[in-house]
Amino acid sequence: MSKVSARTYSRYSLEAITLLGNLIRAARKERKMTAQEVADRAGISRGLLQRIEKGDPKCELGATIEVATIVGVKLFDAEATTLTKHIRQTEDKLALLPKSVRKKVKVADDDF
Amino acid sequence: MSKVSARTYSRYSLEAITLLGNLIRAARKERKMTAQEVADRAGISRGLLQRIEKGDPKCELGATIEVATIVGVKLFDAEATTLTKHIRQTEDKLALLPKSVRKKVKVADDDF
DNA sequence: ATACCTTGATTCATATATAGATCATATCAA
DNA sequence: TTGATATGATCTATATATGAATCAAGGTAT
Repeated sequence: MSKVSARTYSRYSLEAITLLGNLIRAARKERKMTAQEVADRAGISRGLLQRIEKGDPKCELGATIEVATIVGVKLFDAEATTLTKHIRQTEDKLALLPKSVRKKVKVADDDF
Repeated sequence: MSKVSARTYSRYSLEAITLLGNLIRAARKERKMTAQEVADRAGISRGLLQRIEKGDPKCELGATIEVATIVGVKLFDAEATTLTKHIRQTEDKLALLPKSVRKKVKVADDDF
């Protein structure tokens, strides 16, 4: 009695992750880097790199992004400095939005 | 006696993850969705969503992407169908690349 | 052809992320 | 203001991802 219900992912999510893995593997080979090399640089095991390139959703976000960065695949096509600006912008934007979302109180007839 | 050395991340990676988290939170609020709502839809706990939005690298890649998808933040600005095409393209590209990368055999004088 | 290297796949022990609950604080609607 | 609710933070038990080792198969260079 342990596993109850596995986590599910949308089609888009799975495809996006698969594509990311493929891009990583392609980029690694274009740069003629060994799987072991990249793994070492990223500070992860070769086995984990295999799963990342294979498109396994159950990997650390950080490890995946790190690997992508190492082989030159960027999520956000921007320099680190530009990224910082974007971060500030989104933070400013967040400051303007309401702090907490408030759901409508059910009145009489409801949704659907 | 257990923890030896924590995993490290490049500046770019950390910033990219932070930005992704911010974008997710901003998108969620713009759509006036509760943290609990999004968490339920993604099949994760509210606590995990908090960490994702906070930019914690130690989260499941799948959970993160799923949440991003739900609130409308796309890694790859493309439809699912387009994504499939991209996947095929990268697969074809991979088929052309050498199956395994071969490192130069050390000759006489070496690197550094 | 042959030896070496890279990769893919498995297995197991262990470190660790996650779910769930709880509490405090802040924020919104009335 | 006041009542209700969303959010942030923290803690524990448990499920699970990861590292490491190993084996087999395939690819590459000589």
